[in-house]
Amino acid sequence: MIQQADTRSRILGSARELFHSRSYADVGVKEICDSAAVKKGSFYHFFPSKRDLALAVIDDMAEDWAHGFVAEAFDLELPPMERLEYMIDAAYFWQKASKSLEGRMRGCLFGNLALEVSTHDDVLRAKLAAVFDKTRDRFREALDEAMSIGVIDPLDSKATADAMLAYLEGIILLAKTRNDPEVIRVLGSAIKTLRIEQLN
Amino acid sequence: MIQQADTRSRILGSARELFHSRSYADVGVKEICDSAAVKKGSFYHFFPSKRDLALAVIDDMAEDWAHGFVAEAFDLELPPMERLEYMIDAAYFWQKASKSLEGRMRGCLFGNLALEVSTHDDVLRAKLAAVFDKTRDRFREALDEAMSIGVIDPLDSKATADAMLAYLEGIILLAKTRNDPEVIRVLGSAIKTLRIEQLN
DNA sequence: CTGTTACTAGACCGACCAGTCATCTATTAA
DNA sequence: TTAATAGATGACTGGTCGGTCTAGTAACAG
Repeated sequence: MIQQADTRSRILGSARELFHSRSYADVGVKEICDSAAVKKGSFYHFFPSKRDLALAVIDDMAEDWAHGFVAEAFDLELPPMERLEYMIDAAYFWQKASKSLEGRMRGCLFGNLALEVSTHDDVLRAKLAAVFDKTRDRFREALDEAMSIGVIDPLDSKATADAMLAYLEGIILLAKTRNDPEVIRVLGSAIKTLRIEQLN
Repeated sequence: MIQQADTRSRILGSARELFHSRSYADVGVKEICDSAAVKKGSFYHFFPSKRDLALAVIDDMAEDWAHGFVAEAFDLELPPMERLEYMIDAAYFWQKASKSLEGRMRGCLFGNLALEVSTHDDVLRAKLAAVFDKTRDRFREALDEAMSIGVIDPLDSKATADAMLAYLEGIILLAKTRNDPEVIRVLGSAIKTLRIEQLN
């Protein structure tokens, strides 16, 4: 029983990879088990259902994401508006990597899942919405800081941060549809031009 | 045999509704047949496979879309920059309608399908990319016209049109994830602030 | 009246789906 | 030494999947 403790994390890792490179509905429990070298019985020992696995995958990925390149991009040492560029660059390089490894852009796991399951699973939807909210808050912090040091004119930082997040997801969607990560690079720079005025 | 001729279009209609309100993988041929009051045998008389149905659904929807509110929004009678607002408004009202009818925002069928199938069906992906390209061209026409009459400063109209399309898809994605059409209304106006400079 | 074509009908197919269960083994605690 | 617990195993279930097939019907052409 050498691997007992990491069986669960192997399942999580395989599921994350498979969900990300295809879709939730298209990947079966059997395939996840095979890929993780785990038997069905063990799978259901750790996860009560496929849906619960999806919830865990989102948590797991959100954790890595928040402490990975989101933390890097929104490093407080960086000038605030440069953090936006860093975020775009990170998305670009990440998608380019998946394209050169697998031949296809996988897009954003959260965005992919959100469009797939939002209409028929409110719990999953809410979890994904929470991930987006957290990311939006990082954008917002950067905008607030940029405003406070006078780098940008006053604007509605919460709404503008939402707009920037939406734009990021949108360019990843378009890039994935064209299977061309360059779309992210070309369109990415315009993220700084987005602005929503403050209501008075 | 009163309905023979419209059997095919009933199948198309049901499939479009079901794919749009859930997802491609989550809706089975059986369910589509039941919803269209058609037997399996008839289904496979008209469509060689579920995938071919999906191709037809995209064509069908793209046709309606292009001649429906996209044509309306990008009416050449309208001042060019107002066409953008019209497009956002149309998206907002449409999503609001689906939310009040079904309780959930369905989002954009093309965006939904694009994220779901792009990694494992290149033909579907290319078809969806073509729909996006056509829509982008309508944005571009508006921008070119706005530039020519001096309403906006010179910019890269093709790239900016891509950016605007991406932004539209992005705000629909975010709104769907929050199941809140108001997101489209609040963020939508910022579409006009997007700009990508011309390369020289 | 006959043959052909277009369409309908629905039983049927093997494969696969998510999920269950009884059984086994290894580890730890008493 | 024993009992309890955590985890591993894989055969199995009922149901659904996309898709096939044969038989039949209606319309029309000759």
